[in-house]
Amino acid sequence: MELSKTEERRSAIVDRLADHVLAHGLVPASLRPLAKAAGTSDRMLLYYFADKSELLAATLQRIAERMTGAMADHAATEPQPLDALQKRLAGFLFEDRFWPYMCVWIELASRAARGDPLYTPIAAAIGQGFLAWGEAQLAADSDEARARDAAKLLVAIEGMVLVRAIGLREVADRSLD
Amino acid sequence: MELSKTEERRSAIVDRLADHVLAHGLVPASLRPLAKAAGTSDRMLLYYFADKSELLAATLQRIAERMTGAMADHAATEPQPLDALQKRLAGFLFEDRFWPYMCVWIELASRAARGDPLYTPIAAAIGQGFLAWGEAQLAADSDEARARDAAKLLVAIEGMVLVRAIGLREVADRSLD
DNA sequence: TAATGCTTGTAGCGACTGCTACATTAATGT
DNA sequence: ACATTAATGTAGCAGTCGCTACAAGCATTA
Repeated sequence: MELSKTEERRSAIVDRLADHVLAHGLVPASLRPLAKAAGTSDRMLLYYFADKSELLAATLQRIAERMTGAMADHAATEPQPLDALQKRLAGFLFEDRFWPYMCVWIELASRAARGDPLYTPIAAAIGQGFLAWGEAQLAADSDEARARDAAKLLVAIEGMVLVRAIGLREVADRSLD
Repeated sequence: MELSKTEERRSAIVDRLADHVLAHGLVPASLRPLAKAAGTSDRMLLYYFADKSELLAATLQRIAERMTGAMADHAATEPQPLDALQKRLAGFLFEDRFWPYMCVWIELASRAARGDPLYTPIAAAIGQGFLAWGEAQLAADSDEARARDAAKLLVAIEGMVLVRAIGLREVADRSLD
C-alpha cells in the first residue's frame, strides 16, 4: 500500500468534502458544516489539515480531478473540427450531473478574478486542463490554428456556462446555431 | 423636485455602497463594512432598507444602471457585423475601469447559478440588457440571424470575461483571431 | 410652547466564524 | 506490561454576522 492510514483518512474526508462543496458551493463551506458533511468534527478537520485554506485547496483539487477524469472518458477517438467538438463538449458538459461542477467553477472564477492567492492558481490550472483537452482533440492544420481553435473552444464553452448560469439557457443553446 | 429627502439620502447611500461593492465584491459586503463605506452606521442602513437583501438589490441595481449607461455611450452609429461588434465590445469592456463590473458580474452569476432568488432575476435582467444592446447594433439579414448573432456575441464576451477571470488573458485574446 | 413624529446613537442578542488549549482515549511499539 | 505516540472529544476564545429594543435628539406643526 502506498497510502498511510492518515493519508487514507485524509483522502476519505476530502471525498466527502468534495461532495458537499459540489452540492452547496463555497459560500456555506465553513468548518462546522463541512465537518458534519464529512461525519467528523471541525476539530478533526484541523487535525488533518493545517487550516481552512489547505482543506479547501485539497477539496477543490479533488473536484478538479473528478472533472478531469470525466472529461477523459469523453475524449473523441478522432480529431474533430472546432464546430463539432464544441457541440460535443456542450452536449455532455451540460448534462445535469455536470452542472454542480460548473457552479463551483464559476464560483472559483469569481474569487480568482479578485486575485485571491488561494483560488487563482487552482482556477488557472483547471483552465489549462480544459485547453489541453481541446488541443488534443482538435483537427488543425498548424500549431497556431490548434492553439487558436482551442482558445475559441474554451471561450465559447465558458460563455455558454456563464449564460446558462444567469438563467438564459436558450440563449446559450442558440449560440450553437 | 421628484425625490423626497429620504429618497435622496437612500440614493446617496446606494451610490457609495455601489462603489464599495465594485471595489471589493459581494463576499465582504456585510452590514458594518458597508456602513463604514457609506459614512453611516449599520443601524441606519437598516433604517433606510428593510433588510440586507433589499439593500443589496438596490446596490446591484445601481451598478447595473451605471454599466448600462456606459454601454449606451459606446453604441455604434452604424449596424455592425458580428466579428466587428465582438472586437469593439471586447475593446472597451476589458479596459481597466470596467473590470470591477466584470468581477461583480461573475460573482452575481455564481450566485444565480445556485438559484438564489435574490440574485437570479437581477442577473437575468442584466443579461437581457446585454443581449438587447447587441441586437440593436448588429447588422443582420433576418430576425433569426440577429437573435442568433446576439446570442453568439453574448456567449463569446462572457466566455472571454470568465477566461480572463481565471488569469488566462492571452487565451481570451487569442480567441478573437 | 408643547406635542408629535422623523432621524440617529448605544448597546446588545443569539448565532456563527476560524481556530486552539487541554484532556482523554486508543493504538502502537518495546 | 509499559511507555509513547496518535487520534479524538470538550470547551471555549475573540471576532463577526444580521438584526433589534430602547432611548435620545431633532424638527416640524399645532
